[in-house]
Amino acid sequence: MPLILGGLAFLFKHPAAGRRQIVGYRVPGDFCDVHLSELYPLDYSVAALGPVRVASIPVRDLSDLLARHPAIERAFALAELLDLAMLREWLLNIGQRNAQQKLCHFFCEMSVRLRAVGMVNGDGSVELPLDQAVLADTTGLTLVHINRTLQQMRHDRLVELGKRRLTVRDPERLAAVAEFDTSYLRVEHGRTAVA
Amino acid sequence: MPLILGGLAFLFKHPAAGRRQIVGYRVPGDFCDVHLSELYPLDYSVAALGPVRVASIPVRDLSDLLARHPAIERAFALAELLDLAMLREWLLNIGQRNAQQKLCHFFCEMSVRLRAVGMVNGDGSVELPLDQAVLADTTGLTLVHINRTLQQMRHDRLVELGKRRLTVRDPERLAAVAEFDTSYLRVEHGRTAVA
DNA sequence: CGACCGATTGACCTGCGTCAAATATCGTGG
DNA sequence: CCACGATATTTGACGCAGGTCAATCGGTCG
Repeated sequence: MPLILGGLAFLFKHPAAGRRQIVGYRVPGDFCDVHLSELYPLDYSVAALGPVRVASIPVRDLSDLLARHPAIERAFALAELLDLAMLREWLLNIGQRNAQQKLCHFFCEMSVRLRAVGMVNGDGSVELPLDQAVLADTTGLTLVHINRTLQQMRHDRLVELGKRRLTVRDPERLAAVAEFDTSYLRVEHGRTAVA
Repeated sequence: MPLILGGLAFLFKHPAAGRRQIVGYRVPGDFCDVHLSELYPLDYSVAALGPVRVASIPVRDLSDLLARHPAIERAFALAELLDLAMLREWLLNIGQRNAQQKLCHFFCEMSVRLRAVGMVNGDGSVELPLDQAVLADTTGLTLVHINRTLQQMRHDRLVELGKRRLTVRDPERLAAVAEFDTSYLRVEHGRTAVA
């Protein structure tokens, strides 16, 4: 039961061929997988985005830990509900929106989550080290189309995606385009930094 | 905390406009929402597909019930993990596959789930009362395109979608087209009919 | 300098969307 | 039993967002 302390990771699934769908991101303070692997074999894989620091909680200690600390148990339950909420929101995003909106929405979500755990730089940009191929697998779009959409967004002064960082130029408009509503992330409700 | 006893329901979310994304189905034996609404406000809505019978478990009794019956608590945890797994699989489905595959995959999943709870007719068809508009909102496709894809599938002898029932003509080929792998549904693992 | 990896570009194509109208299908009341 | 409105399926013509293929460019590193 790994807990992320620093760095980013993502979860993904393979359909048969060379394709890949990313089904979630993990930021510091998140559990990698909420599974007790005994109960339910993993149906996805995990990969790191750059170096990651992880704390591993032995499963044997876990039930004890949860019993002893109700606050941790509650955090645990919340983490799972949050995961469900994010997946539903993603499904809506992938299913209903166009390329630009998908990217906007993803950037909004990551911006909020990264900000919540303090992965912000002095200039307000946010620590997000991904290449366009990863964005493609996140949104279900093509690398080429991601590239063109990003150019458009850059030109529209919405966001700037640097080598390792994301700079949101116009948060209002970004959220508006994405029809983004933070509430499903529940950042206020003390799920920031379990550590 | 409603538990479905008979009939079908689905969960959905609205992006701003008149669009709608269905984010899950509930069959007999499923909990409608695994939320303790105190902890986490719902971010989706529920609708019934025809008449539904529901048992309502008061939230106050719940923690007691779980504590007293570990088997139920375990079923509960499993239900949540299953929900996560289905959402991930759906995300992959919506993100990576073409219209025909999406439909095939959805039909495969529903066929398995409905069969697991005995909603099968004598002729092997399965109880699935939905119209093409609902299919559209499930897959993120257009009503018109759903119609054309269904015709193709009918012509290819893959499935037949009647007024209230789905008949799978060629299960093998259906699963092959959809790249469907049952395992994420874990039907063997005693999650059939909690009731 | 050469190899490599990621970003970018261009030409072209197609799956799916859009708009709009035509047919079923069905429950209801006359 | 039939007419009628409402709901669902089907059809046709047409357009475009996004996919595909393939080449180029820029930077980085040994």
